[in-house]
Formats: sequence, structure tokens, C-alpha cells
Amino acid sequence: MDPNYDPQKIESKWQTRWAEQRLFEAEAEPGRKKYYVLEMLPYPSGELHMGHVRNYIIGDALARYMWMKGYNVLHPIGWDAFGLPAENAAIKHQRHPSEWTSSNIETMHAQLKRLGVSYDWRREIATCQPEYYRWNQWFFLKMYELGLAYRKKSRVNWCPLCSTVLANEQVVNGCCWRHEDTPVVERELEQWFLRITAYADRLLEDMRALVRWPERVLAMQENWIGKSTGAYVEFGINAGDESLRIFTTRIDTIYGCTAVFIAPEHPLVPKLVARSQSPERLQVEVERIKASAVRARLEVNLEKQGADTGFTARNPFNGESVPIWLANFVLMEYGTGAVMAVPAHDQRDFEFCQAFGLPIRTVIVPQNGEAPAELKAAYTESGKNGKLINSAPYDGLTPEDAMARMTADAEAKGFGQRTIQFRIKDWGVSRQRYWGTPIPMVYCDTDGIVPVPEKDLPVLLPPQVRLTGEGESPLASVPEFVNTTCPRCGGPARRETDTMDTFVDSSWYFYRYTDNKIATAPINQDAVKYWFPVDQYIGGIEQAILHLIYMRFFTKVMQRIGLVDFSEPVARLFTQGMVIKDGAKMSKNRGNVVSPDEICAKYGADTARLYTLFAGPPEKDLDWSDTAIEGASRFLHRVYRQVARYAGRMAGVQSGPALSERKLNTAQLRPDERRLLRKVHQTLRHVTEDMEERWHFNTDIAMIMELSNEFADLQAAADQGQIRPEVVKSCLEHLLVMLSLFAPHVADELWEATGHSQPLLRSAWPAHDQELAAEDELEIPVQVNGKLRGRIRVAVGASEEEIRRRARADSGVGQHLNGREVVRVIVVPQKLVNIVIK
RNA sequence: GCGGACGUGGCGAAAUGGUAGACGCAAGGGACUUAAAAUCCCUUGGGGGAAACCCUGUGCGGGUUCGAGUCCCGCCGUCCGCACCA
Repeated sequence: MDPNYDPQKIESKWQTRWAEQRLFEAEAEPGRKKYYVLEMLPYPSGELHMGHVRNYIIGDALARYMWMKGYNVLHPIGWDAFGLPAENAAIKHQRHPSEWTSSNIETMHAQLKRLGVSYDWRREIATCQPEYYRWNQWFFLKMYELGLAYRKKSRVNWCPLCSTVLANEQVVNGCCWRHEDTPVVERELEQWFLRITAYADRLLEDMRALVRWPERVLAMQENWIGKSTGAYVEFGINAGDESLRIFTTRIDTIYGCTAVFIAPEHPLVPKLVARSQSPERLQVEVERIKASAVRARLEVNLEKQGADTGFTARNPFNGESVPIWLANFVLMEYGTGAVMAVPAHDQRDFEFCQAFGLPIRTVIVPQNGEAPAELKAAYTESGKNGKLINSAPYDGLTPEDAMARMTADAEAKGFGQRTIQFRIKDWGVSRQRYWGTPIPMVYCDTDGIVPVPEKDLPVLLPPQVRLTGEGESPLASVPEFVNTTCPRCGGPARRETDTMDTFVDSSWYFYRYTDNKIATAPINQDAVKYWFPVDQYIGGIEQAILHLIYMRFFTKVMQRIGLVDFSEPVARLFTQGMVIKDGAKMSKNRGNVVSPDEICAKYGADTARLYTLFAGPPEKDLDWSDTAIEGASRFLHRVYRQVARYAGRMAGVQSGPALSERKLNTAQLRPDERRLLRKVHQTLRHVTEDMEERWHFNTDIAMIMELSNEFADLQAAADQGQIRPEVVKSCLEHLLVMLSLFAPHVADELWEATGHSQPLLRSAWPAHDQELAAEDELEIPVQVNGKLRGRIRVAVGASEEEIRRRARADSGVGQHLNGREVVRVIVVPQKLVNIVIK
């Protein structure tokens, strides 16, 4: 073998060999235990970045471990290939989006291969292929049939830079998720929506089953779904026979209601204006409040604005009439667009009423308290620690009890109703762009909205289109596409020219991997039955809400139409940390990007992988260091030299049975052999346990380094024959097995050099030997009153009595005992002694 | 405001309630070399001491415990998500 470690040569050799041997190709084998490792599919933006690398090698380490544990491992990859950047690039460079996309895929595909990630490449998909996106259209039609896809005119979030609509989930701080400095504007448009709200409760309830998902992801989703339980209450108003419905979660405070606030967009507002004594003046106020309304705000603490409408509403509980005010903080999109104002017990109402001189009436006080002379802030106790006052029949009840009683009474009397509100809104999926899945709908003057029949799918994207980035949907300018015939009456009709949000594409792609060829259905149910659920999904936290909630929604719909028989597709989720450099996320704008290609060229893929995993636990952000990576490189060079030194001698040494079954007779081991093998099996124990659950690969690699250091210390003993060749071989083989999870190419190269003909992935993961891992002598710290005062060495089996005696005899300890009375001696077996003195 | 995570050397970090700082980076010293690189060896939380050792130390203040970086309570600070959501 080459005495020098040449990563480039080794890595290309093994990548070729693995491909030839079809090492990572998996087939469904009913009856055989399976493991599905999935990483979030990348957008082919041009080049792989370090965040991708981190994502994929975490999955790769796991996949390789699972293969060696004997699982049938599905580890696929694909491309989230539709989307805006392709279109923008097309405009800029006069290249067709498909061309730009496929050349990026080609580049990134090669980069992944260069990293040696263990993918089954036969299963690769790209969502822009008609064979794929026709099924997006199919899902859309199914949802349409079920009433889950619908069209409505609505105010939408519009990004002027993207020239398209954004889903609520894609608006970040009032700005576009792709253009963080561009405020979203509002537009009224006819749009297609998917009724995710129909599954709001299921999405929330089913989270209970997601016990292996990170708590913060669940918390974020729960937040986003935003369930709150409360009641509607009807307030009569003095403007015709209209009534005004409000939503509250604190019906118990209704006797403290001193006003009603409504959103300026509320449908009642025009009627109030019409009936107002000074309609012009009120209309001006409405416009003013609208302009300062919450949706337009970018700063968080918007000043409260309001105006009295001059009308009043009647509180059905006490018959009291209170003024109706327009308020800029009331959201039309949530609840009913109207709220009762209880300034004493809601901070926003408190601020508003103070600012506008509206009365404040306390109706809840602490259990043993009284109404304060003056409130400084709203008192918001809602549980058992409060007590109602000024609330006629309900006085003395706790808020908790009052809520139940008052809701029931309101229902009985017909002016109220228990209800549940969700914050999540339906998913707007129409995009006024070209590079996406055409929405399979047709508009006919006679028949209205008509779905494209399933047999006519896919509705293909026309290849010829002029892209300018301006105006409406590009597809509208392609007459051959737009003009069609109505599937129902055969008359002339127009096609829908919007395309789908690309998050539709990524909501079910991981099903397609199980059979990416099937042409008769979106998924192969037998294959899905074998491979699902995804055992481990790995990706960035930034998808916590968007993708990870859409994908859950899709699965629930798939269950409903009988495609799958489960409701959650992913058993375990892992969210990795970001890759940071110089304190900021790597980005082209900041110029702190580290290119995987450069790292591979300079150090090789194995070093890139090893360093990325060694730098810290994978869930934490990783601060990239150009110097620390040298350490990873040095380590691999050292291991290479270490093994190379013995490789020649190894080849001839009897390998005996498989690594996992090979037993060395403990009793016959020499001291240095014992020491070396102890370290081997301790390391193996640590790595095995860690791979099963904790995934702190940094500590695994540290342990492997320690093992290598231990072997280096014993090298002289090995050279002099005090460690027999079969023991050296066992040590090095175990080291390589473990290393292969993190640096697979060099591990296979060295494995071959030590006389093996099959890649490591074909070996069984060895079990650690408890007997060999055990220490036979222990150093036990001795404390006096909890402070370390000495150390004793005892045999592992030493009796408590002996440990106690030895501890007290220790000279360092003796000094501190100093003749004082020993109150207690705590002996923790194998661990420590603590002598308590007075 | 609500929810979540976190706070340990010069740096990345490690530590089932049991020897704080494993492993690595950086730094300093030494060996090898004509020289450099590479490699190898030693030192490295702070303070004291010639040394054995001693004192001190995990954001701050309390508590539980024989024993707390770890558990509990209260602060301070950082990061992330949601947010006038009634």
C-alpha cells in the first residue's frame, strides 16, 4: 500500500468500488428489518454548502451504522427542483429554468458523490419532472373532490420582488422569507387554497404521538396552530337589527366590559358609517385606523389608535350599553374581528382605555384581596387564585368556574356559544410564476371551474415561455397553453395560469423514493407499507413550521383517501444546528462561505466529514474554523500511518471468525494486551451506545482518538512482541469499523490493507465485550466533607470494608481528618468515598 | 407578553448528582533537520509554593444533598420561534 495518505486517490477509488458493488442499493424485503433514513431534499441552487454537508453526513453516519447492524437501509436523495431562483436566473442569463436547474443538479449531484454519501442513486427524483409533478396535480384534484382545495378571493401577501403571492408561513416579520428586507404588500386576488385548517385539531392532537420529535419543533407547531378555547357572545347594537358577535377566551370577565372594539375592515363598519350622523367624518376615521392597522405595521409596539363610532352595543349578561370603538389592534382575520374590551383584565384593553379615557371596572380580584383603588396594569389571573366581584350572580366564583358556568348560561339563553379558534390559516398555494406545477383547473364560460380529468394528467408546463419577472403569471402569455376545451362541455375554455407553491412538491416526495418509477399511482403502496414510517428524518430547524407541518397535513389527507394507513409519516426527527462562520450564518452576501469543493480538494471528503462531526454535537450550531479542521486532517494521517505500519504484517495474521464473534481469552492476555483491548472495548461500548440514542458524534470521535493515542503509547510494546499480532489486529480492526462511520473512505482503504476483501459496510457491527471493557483496578477519589483529599487504587472487586479502611489510611486524607470526629463515611461502589467529619 | 434552548479555559468542547475542563484547536518550550515543513515529546483555568501540595474556579443570589456544572426557587444575560391572536 501507499505509505502516504492520499485522500483524493483513496476517495475516488472507493467511490467507484462502492458504486460497482451497488453497496447502498436497497430493495424491499418483507420480513427483513428495515430502516429508513431521510434527509431533507435540497433545492438545486447551484452548489452544495456546508449546511447540506452537515445534514447529509449525519444521515450517512447513521445509515452506515444501521447497515452494519444488519438493517435493510433506505437512504435516498432527490431535488426540490421547482422554484423561483431558477426563474430569476433564467431572466438574468436568458437560460431556460429547466436548463439552469438541471445543470445545478448535475453539479450538486457530483458534489454529493465526491463526499461519498451512501445514497441509493437509483431512487433519485427531481420534482420538476412531469412524472413527478403530475402527481402533485393528482393530489390537487383529490383535494378538490374532497372540498379541501378551493378558490376564493382574498387579501393575500404579495412580494413585489418575487412578483408572487406568499403563504402566511412564508411571511417573516412582515417581509418575504426570501427577501428579508422587502415588506410584503397586500393584494386582493382570486387564489387557490388548501384547507389545512380542517386538520388543525388533528395536527395538534397527533403531536402527542411524536414523542421522538424535538420539543422545540413541537412547541413551534403548537404555537403556529394556536388553538384557543373560548366563546362567541352576541352583543345587540343600536343600529338596526344587526348584532355584533365577539370572540373571547375570558367570558368570566364580561361584567368588566366597558366597550366593544372592532377592526376597521369589519363588515359592519360600512353599515355604521351609512347610519352615522356624520358619515364623512366617521369614514375618515375608518381610513385613518385602517392605515395604522396591525397588518401594515412593521414595528412590534404599534401605538394604539382608535375612534368612537358613536354607536353602542348591549352586553347580554348585564344589559349594559357600551360604546363601539374602531381599534387598530383588532385583527379581522382572527376570531370575529370584534372583541369586548375589559380594561381591568386585559393589558391591551387597559392601555387603550387609559389612552382614550374609557372607564375601567375591576371584576376579578385575588382570592383574599379587594379591588384596588387604582390599577397600574391589567390583572390577568384566570385560574383558581382569583374571585369574581361586581358580576351579579357569579360573584365569589373563581374565574375558572365562572367561565364554565357563564358559557353554559349564554348557550342556554341563546346569546353565546362555546367555540374553539385556531390561528393557523388555510394554505394559499397559487403562485403567479412559471417554474412550478400547473394547477390542473379549467375555466369555462358555461361550466365555471372544471377540474382537468385525471386521465389528462399531467398538465405539462409549456417549454416556450417569455419570462420577464413582471406582470402576472407568465403562463398567461402562452396562448397554446391557456386556450383549451372544457372537459365537461367541449366548448372553449381557459386554463388556470398559476402554478403551485413548491412546498406542495416537498409534502410527499419521501413516499416517492420507495418507488420512483411507478406510473399508475403517486405511490407504490406495497413499497410504502414496507419502508414506512421514516425512521429518522434529519434537517434544519428552519423547516420546523413550513415543510414539517405541510408534510404532516399531506399524510393525513393521504390516509383519508386510503393511500396509507397511518397519519404521521416520520417517527423520529432530528434538527441539526446551523453552520456559522465568524459569528454569522454562512452566506454569499457576507462572504463567509466555505465551499465543500475547496475543502475536499485541500483535505479530502473524510476530513471534511470528520471535522464537521467532531466540532460539536450535531444539534448545536457549528462555528466553522479553518484551523481546527487541520486537527481532523492530522488525525486521519496519523491513523493511516499507524495502520500502514502494521498492514503488511496483518495480512497474514489469522482473522478467524467474524470480528463480532471473535473472542480473545482474557486470562491469557498479557498486561499491555489487556490494557489495549480494554480501551478498544470501552470505545466500542461508548460509540455503540451513542449511535443508538444520543448522537454526540463529537464524543465518539474523541474516544476513537483516545484509542489511537493509546495504541501509539503501546507501539513500542507491540514492536517488541509484548502485544501479539492478533491483538494488534483486533485493535486496529475495531478502530477502523468505528472510524468508517465518520471517515468511510480511508477506513475501507485501511481495512483492505489489513487483508479484507469486502468493504466495511458488509461487516457486522461488533458487540463490545463487557469482560474486556472492565477495569481490574480502579482509582477512587476520596473526599473529606465533599472536597477531594486523596486517591486510592483498589481492585475492582474490593469490598466496601476494604475501601473504607484504605480511604482512612490515605495520607492526604489523614491530614484533613486531623483527629476530628468522623460522622459518616459514604462509599459509592466503583466511584468515590466521602468522609464526613465534624 | 407567550413558548423553547442556552450560559464551563484564549477557542470548539467534555462530564448516568460523584476526581470539572476528556478530545481537539491555538499558544509556549524542546527533539529531529544545514534550514524549513511534516513528525515526535513536554507545558498550558486563575492565584500561591523550591517542591510535596494548598487555595480558588462552571453567569449571579439562595435552597436540597454526605456531595451540585448537573436538581429546585429567584434574578441577570444570549439565541430562536410566535406575537396587540382577544
